[in-house]
Amino acid sequence: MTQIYPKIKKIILDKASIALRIDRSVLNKVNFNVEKPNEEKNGEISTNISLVIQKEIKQKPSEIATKIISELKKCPEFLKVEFAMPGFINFWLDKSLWQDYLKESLSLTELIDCNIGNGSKVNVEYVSANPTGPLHVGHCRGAVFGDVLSNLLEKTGHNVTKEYYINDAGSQINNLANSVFIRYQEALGKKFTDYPDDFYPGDYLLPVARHFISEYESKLLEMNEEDRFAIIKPYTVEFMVKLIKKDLSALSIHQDIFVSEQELVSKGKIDEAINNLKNSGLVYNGVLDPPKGKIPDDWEPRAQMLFESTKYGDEVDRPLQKSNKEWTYFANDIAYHFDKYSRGSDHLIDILGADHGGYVKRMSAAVAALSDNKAKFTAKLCQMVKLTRNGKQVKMSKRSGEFITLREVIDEVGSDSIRFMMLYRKNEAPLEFDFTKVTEQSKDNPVFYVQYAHARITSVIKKLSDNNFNFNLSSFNNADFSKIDNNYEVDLIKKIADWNKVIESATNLHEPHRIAYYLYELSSVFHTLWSQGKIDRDLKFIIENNEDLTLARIGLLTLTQRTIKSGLDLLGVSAPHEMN
RNA sequence: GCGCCCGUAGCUCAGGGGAUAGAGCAACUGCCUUCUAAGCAGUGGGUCCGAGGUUCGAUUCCUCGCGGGCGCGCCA
Repeated sequence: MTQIYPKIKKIILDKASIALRIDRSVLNKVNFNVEKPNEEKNGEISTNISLVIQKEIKQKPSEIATKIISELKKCPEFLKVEFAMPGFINFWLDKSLWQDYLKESLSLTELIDCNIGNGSKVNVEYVSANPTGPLHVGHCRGAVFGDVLSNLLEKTGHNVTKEYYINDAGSQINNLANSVFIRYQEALGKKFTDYPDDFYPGDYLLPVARHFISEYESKLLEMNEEDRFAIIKPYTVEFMVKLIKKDLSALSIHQDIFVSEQELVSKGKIDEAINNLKNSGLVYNGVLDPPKGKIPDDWEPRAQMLFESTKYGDEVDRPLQKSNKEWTYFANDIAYHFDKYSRGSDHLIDILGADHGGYVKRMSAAVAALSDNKAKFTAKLCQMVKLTRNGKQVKMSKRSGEFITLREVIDEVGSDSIRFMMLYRKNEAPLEFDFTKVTEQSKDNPVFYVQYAHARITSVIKKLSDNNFNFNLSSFNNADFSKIDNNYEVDLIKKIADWNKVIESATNLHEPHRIAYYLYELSSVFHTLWSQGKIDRDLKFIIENNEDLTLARIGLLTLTQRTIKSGLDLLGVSAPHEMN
């Protein structure tokens, strides 16, 4: 076992079991901590086991701690074990523990050792923007979040499918086709003084219109609407999906599956899913009450086909059919989620914008009903991105077509910066994205701070040959890590030892931002160590004529760099070898 | 009116029940003849929105307020 914290936890568990004469199952029941305290005076590692277990065994924490401590003092791993009020046990470790950890970690090919998923199948659906235009900047938060969460789950033993749902069946596609037809007519010389309300503005439909001109000349004008749309729709949707995939690709996002809503409809998947609900007796015809406190002007009671989502925790039952007997969007989405479940996923995760928050309970109910409570459903909501430039908000208006495309932002600030910034905030918090900050004052961008740490390490390694050191950096078996003993160096090892704990909590909580913050902190500890070399020459990494010491220090740097790299890989951010 | 999310330093935000609450930016002060100064060290700055409750212990969990964002039957 290379990981420090699990190792210490096991020792505490063993010794407490002996000292208190109780079964380990009792100790396993209480959830005690083994963690690094805030203050040095409280030790390098601390546990609250005696506080947490006091009720269970009905003894005073101080008595419990005293008993455990007397056992722990027999362990060679600890230099010192102390009691602290009201019941903490604080440890000081033998440095060799950290040194051994360094050595063992360097022999690993994979630093992340955290099999939470155990091969379970997880489906992560993200972006799923309507195929009616290019992605705009508002889409990118969910895109990056979903992508990194997927990477993380994959890394922790889940079998992940990254998925995009193409909403190509609703009325917005008719509007899209109609917009293309208007552009097509314009290209043929017709003037429009007024556009319909649901017209999609912007220039991105012009090449689509030109395609139809070159393919059909003016023949589309003579067709009836049905035939015309049958030609326009599929091509336009495909064109838009290609556009979207290209934008995603510029952000290094490549999803495994793109599922077409239209295809689900054509294959009769909607009826299939709804019949499934019907067979469970969860569908009925009824009239919903108006929303309390706010009655729409045109409210009138209507009988509709409803899904009894209240049986699964929703506030009201939800309509499956419109009054004209067409399926609602919700019905289609139920079918889509049923499809995802049928393809074998144990856990469905939807990454949604905060404006879809009202949708979560009903979908959760639907998944529970369709899978007979077998599938887990999680919705992660990303709050809005507030775009600013020089501190002033940049307004977007979809109506006028004045929105900032994702592509524009990528071109201006780069994929690495965007990805890091999108994760440098937890998903439930609104995010302010200031162009000025991430471009002109690039120094203030945390991504550079982390990348700089990575590049600096490469820089040291390059310098080795200037000093006639020729190390084999793929193996540190012969290195003597007892040389790594000053506090700045050991602090760096300790920080690296946190890596798997961070991975674990980020995975369990579905909070990838924890990785970004950790990388920043790790880089900070490294930069501090680096700077010590400027104050004290003996703390530089390369020490002339001292091969053993230099090799050990290069080992520490190598592990640091590998850790940073493994984190940046998860984030989909590049790990450069020099800054420019 | 109801539901979800948020409220922590001047600003932007971390802190999954632990000990004296942190970081970046902004302000001020030092550090490049030395492995990359996109860096480091330091100073100042807080009723963690408020009131109750659970607990040995609450910024964290629960309830109720206050303030802000989002959403609320045939849009997707």
